[in-house]
Amino acid sequence: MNAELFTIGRLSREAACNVQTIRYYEQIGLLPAPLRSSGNQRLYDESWTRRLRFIRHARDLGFELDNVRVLLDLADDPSKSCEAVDEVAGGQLAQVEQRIRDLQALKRELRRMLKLCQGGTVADCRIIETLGNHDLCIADTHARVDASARR
Amino acid sequence: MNAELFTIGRLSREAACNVQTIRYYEQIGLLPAPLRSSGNQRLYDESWTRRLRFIRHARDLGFELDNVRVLLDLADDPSKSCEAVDEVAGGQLAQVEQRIRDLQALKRELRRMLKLCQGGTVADCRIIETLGNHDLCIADTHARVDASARR
DNA sequence: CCTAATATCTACAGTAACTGTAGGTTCAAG
DNA sequence: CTTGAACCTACAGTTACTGTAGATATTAGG
Repeated sequence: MNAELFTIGRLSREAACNVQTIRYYEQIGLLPAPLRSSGNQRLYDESWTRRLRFIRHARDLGFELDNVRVLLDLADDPSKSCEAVDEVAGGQLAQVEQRIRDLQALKRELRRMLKLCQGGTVADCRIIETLGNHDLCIADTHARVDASARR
Repeated sequence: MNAELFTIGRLSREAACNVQTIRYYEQIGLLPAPLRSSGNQRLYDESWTRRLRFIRHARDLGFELDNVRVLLDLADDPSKSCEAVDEVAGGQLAQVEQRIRDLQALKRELRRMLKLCQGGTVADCRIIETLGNHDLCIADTHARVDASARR
């Protein structure tokens, strides 16, 4: 087995993940601690690149780190049933769909507010007025947006 | 002027904002420091309720605290032009729309991944495979989701 | 061999917008 | 006068990183 070793900078480029994030993942146990050189620098091989790409890709798809952890555990045991993977991914999809719904409600309300604005001064601004009085909103159109969708 | 005073619990109920959040808003200067009772408890009147409701409503619409601050400043000066309000709200709308687009790309990709899964073991799981290899994704369908949309 | 630039190391602080906790007052009711 | 709810301050914790400071390692050029 030809195990070429490289330092963190190259791993960073190859997995498109910045250096401190790699160290952070190691710290929280998402990446195992790698070998160290005589000068104490981390030494990685191909297998780290693969694992880190997996993590980044999952993150890009919106999976939380806890779910990434679950997915990694599953990926590490190929004999396991695929069902659990399906469940995590399905849950993620459901969350994404919910966030989209929430944001669409916000969009509608913001659009409506903006349309009401006729220029002039703040005194007659319907946007400010609407913000000050939720009753002026389309009923319950954005009653409860969960915090994670808000940002 | 009949200024009825009440403590933080009632303000909390009337503006649907929890108590520590109120104290937090005061700390960061979003709410002015109110009167105190002889026993050092915060005393509010109607005007605080209105201001806090305004804040909560804006937050519910996805405005960041910094933008809420801007909106509050504008609301406090009714003689100002409405344009600035429009701009903040318009920016917010644009952000929401971008987030929706990002999330829809994620949704498509997650759906596709889930459809590929045929059951069986992790060894042949296409979800795990796809996560491990971004090239298996629809090209650039979710290349760069900005961090704030990710969660 | 020496030096300068670049890369890496650890440890810790900061981000957004809160939420939770500990340990101590104050207040209203019975 | 006691009990329990509401309130007080101060600080730690949340998520997933990013940024900083100050020290050490490595590499390229002269």
